[in-house]
Amino acid sequence: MIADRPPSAHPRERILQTAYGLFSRRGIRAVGVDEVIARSGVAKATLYRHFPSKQDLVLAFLERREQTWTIGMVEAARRRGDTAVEQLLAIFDVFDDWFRRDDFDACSFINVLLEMGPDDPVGQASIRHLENIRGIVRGLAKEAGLRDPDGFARSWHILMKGSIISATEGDCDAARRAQAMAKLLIEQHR
Amino acid sequence: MIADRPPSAHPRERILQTAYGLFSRRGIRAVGVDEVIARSGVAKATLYRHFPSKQDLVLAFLERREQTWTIGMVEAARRRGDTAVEQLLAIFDVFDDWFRRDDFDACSFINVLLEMGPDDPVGQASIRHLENIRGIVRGLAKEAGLRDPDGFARSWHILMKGSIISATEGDCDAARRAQAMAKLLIEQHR
DNA sequence: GCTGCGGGAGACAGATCGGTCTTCCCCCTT
DNA sequence: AAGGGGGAAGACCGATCTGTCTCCCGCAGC
Repeated sequence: MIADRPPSAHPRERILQTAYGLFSRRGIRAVGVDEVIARSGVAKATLYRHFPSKQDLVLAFLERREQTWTIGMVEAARRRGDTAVEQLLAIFDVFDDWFRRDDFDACSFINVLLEMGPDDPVGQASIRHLENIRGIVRGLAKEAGLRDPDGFARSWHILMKGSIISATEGDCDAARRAQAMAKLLIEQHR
Repeated sequence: MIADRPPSAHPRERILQTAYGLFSRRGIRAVGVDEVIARSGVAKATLYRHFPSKQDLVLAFLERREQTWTIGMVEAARRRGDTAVEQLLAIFDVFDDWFRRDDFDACSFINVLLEMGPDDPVGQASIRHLENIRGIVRGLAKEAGLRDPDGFARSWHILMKGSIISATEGDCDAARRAQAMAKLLIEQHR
């Protein structure tokens, strides 16, 4: 209620922002509910009023991650290219900047999927969020008139995910390597 | 001691085999020391005599994973190809079989790295084990006379890791997609 | 002014965590 | 036969986990 209050004043929003920072950097199991409570300055009962269980909080975190990280990345790539092909390749330019940031925190969807497993409800949600990313790539592939847009998107996604893991290992040039292979893949699908 | 006793009779070996099965399937944090003890039929003091801390047990698990999984995969690939290029491409044939197994358990080095983070001692050990895999690829690239073997191995590794994540998501054809891109990469490095 | 409710603070519960310690027993060596 | 060490069983410790509960305050609507 009352839209003139800054969103961060709402306890639910403070909780979600705190959880975002903690979960995206340290994972799910390594962050306890108590820490989220302490750092968001909220009562425990308040957190459990808005999120009935930690799992619900994690699902809300993944939703927000899609709203900010996924959408943000795609919009940044769209701004950097005029054609669909340029926009596709610009994804790895965005990745290149991202991999060099000191607060690089990898891909939460991959992290959560591997941490919780594909059978866990949270892992299944991560799979859906990864599918959404692939859907965006597929849309750009169609826009570019490439053949087999679904297969193209799946191969493209392999490059995205592999480069993220390599960046986590410390290879800051992973985005450029992936982009070079991405160009070959585009040629193959023309 | 006494080499005529089956290795599984040794408590240390039983612990390590049990830990291997649990850690590789469910990760590190999700598996407690108590469960390793219960399923290996060993006393708690015995585990802590052989492995001073859980971290030491995890490091031993990663070592064994390299001895069995990494070496096993490379040897299987070597058997499937006559030339170095064929052996490189055969890696993804081995992956293809692996991705279709019902007990597919992804790559423990990636899992542990993402779960514990690159700063954790266990995460750093995972990075070293991943470097060893890349070293093997680099060796085959040199044997094949490809240019820039190190850059080739890093790009190749992106395909390997990306396809493993895709397989975890459920894409059983990830290995074939990666292999198709791998062929393009080889052409680029001839 | 009164009431109701959202929220803050924190005690509490029950389970589990990694890790230590004691007790007993069995088997090997001398 | 005596001794010693490794191993099994499990109590125990302090910390931490998710989740529930109580108590109190401050504010908004009637």
